[in-house]
Amino acid sequence: MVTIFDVAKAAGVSKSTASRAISGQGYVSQASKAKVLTAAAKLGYTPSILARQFRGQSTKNIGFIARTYYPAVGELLKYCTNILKKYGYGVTIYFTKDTAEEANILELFRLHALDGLFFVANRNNWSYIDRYTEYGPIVTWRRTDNQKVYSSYIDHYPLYKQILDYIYTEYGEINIGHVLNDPAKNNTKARLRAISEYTKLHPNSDNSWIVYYPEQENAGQQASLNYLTTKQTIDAVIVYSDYVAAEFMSTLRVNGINIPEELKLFGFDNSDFGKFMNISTIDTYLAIQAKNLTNRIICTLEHETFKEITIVPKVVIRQTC
Amino acid sequence: MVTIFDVAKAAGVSKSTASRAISGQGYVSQASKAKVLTAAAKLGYTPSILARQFRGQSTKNIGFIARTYYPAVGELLKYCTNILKKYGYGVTIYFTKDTAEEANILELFRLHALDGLFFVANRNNWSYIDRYTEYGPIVTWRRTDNQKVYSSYIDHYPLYKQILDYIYTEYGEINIGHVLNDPAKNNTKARLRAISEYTKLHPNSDNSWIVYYPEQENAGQQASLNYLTTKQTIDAVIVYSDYVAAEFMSTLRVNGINIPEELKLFGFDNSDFGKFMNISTIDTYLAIQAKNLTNRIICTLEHETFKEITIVPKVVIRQTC
DNA sequence: ATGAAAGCGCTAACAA
DNA sequence: TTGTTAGCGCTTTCAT
Repeated sequence: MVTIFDVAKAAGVSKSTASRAISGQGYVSQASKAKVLTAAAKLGYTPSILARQFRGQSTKNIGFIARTYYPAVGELLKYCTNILKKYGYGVTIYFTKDTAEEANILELFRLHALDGLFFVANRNNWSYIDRYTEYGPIVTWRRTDNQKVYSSYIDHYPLYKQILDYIYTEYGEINIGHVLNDPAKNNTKARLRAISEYTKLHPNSDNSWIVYYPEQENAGQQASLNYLTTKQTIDAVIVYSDYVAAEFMSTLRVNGINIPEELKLFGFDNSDFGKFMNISTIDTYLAIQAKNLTNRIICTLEHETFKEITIVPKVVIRQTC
Repeated sequence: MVTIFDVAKAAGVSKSTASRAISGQGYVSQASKAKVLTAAAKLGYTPSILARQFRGQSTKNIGFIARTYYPAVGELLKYCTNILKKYGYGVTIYFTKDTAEEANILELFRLHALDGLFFVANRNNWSYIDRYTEYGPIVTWRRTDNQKVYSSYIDHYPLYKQILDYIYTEYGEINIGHVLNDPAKNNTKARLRAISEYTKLHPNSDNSWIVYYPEQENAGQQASLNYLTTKQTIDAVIVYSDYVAAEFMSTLRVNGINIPEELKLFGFDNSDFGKFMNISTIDTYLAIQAKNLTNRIICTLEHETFKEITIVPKVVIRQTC
């Protein structure tokens, strides 16, 4: 391997002058700089990143942490990666099986193997995670009110109310079923609040069919099986993501349920699944959320001032509702 | 930061003994080992990964390289990451805009910042890329016959013939349109061969509507626009991926085309899009492909013998054809 | 079985 | 403006 010492020798200067010429830090005369640069080019020198990382205690790598893969994770990753690339940061991805695995990643962070952390979803409590903010920026897609961890969250409460009100206006006090994510999540709690408010206002609407599927994989299928076997009469179902809604609808259709004739359906997040399958949904502008989150990391790291883009979600009415 | 020197001091031994005790390399007495380990635990010592990486000239990180994001990329990433995790390897993701960006990643590889390379798709020629195989294993999802780069490829020629024959058996010599990927790709070439063979055998079948969309994003929409404006009569369309087929079908349906009544449709790869939208397709067992590719990397790195799992693709007939 | 010492390649404090 | 030197934390010869 050709080192900076080789370059210095070839250019007839010292290691430090060569270093200064190459990194652009500190004083170097034009003459020396030129000598060093040509020598470097001639020898085909590239700085050892490993040495740089070790020396500088920073890797220019961001950890992207999710619990499992599902399509929205891929979308977030795409946006995040493409923004960070422009600033010379790499993205290392982790799927965490449990709190211990997540703790390992936090240790990597403490040891500077990662310069920032982008949580799609967490496993440990925020109070545990936020201790690590002293090592660099931590952001999360999940809603949290934690002061140290940045969350570009969208309040699901008014959004959910909007869906419910839309259904009421269009169809009256029909029975609405709900497919929700992890009940421990703040977004889920916000939705539950909206549901209970709505039920108070519209006592004739039965909103009691509520099922929870914290993992998106197969959630739609499981929910549909549940739906098909319940004795309750349900006229509409709201699902927490388009992906899950798509699988839900697909399974129901195979079982002969006509949508929207027999059952109205609402998704959430306006992904390709919603688009392609013509599912009514709410666009929460995932790309902008990812941008806010990623910019927050960059601004902290590069000491720039961060300004958040305000997101105004939009109801998208399509064929299913 | 607590270093190995601190541990050594606390344990009353030398740095090297401490290192041996912790890494498990070389001779250490039970007594010393115990002393070191308790000291390490008491001090909350964790080895500096950055120093280890620098010293060992290896990061235990694999580069995962794609051109753009589309759902199958996410799936591959999921499988790849989860396997590598078990062996203690991380995965860093890159989306390459052009050959220069890809070349940068290859440089990272040369400098040992990456221990292996998983190409979903490449930008430079394989003859350029394969020079880097001396730095570690390189595998690719794309079909290549390059000797140095491992490709767990599936021959699309017999698969495509299978689809064409199925259509012929079911519907006779109808006109078939083709939505293909990059014409420069080997998979596309294999498909074109199958098409020309088929046309020779079935001269009444018009197979001349062939369109190419190298990027999956929006490909389905563009193809549908093309389809809607062509003067040719097309009875069936085969699309190179379920994702693109899904968007294609979605757009056509919005424009009042009935599928399968007016148009038969065939996808490829059996993804969730195909499943949820009931599109006939071929299952190429992406998970197993990813497994072969990933295992190949691991086996090279860990000096184990690699055995490939043979994949037998399966036609999946659904609603659209 | 253990310790001393060298060195991976780079950067930065300090001296000149 | 440049060179000297130290040191980041670890592993690994080479002696002992």
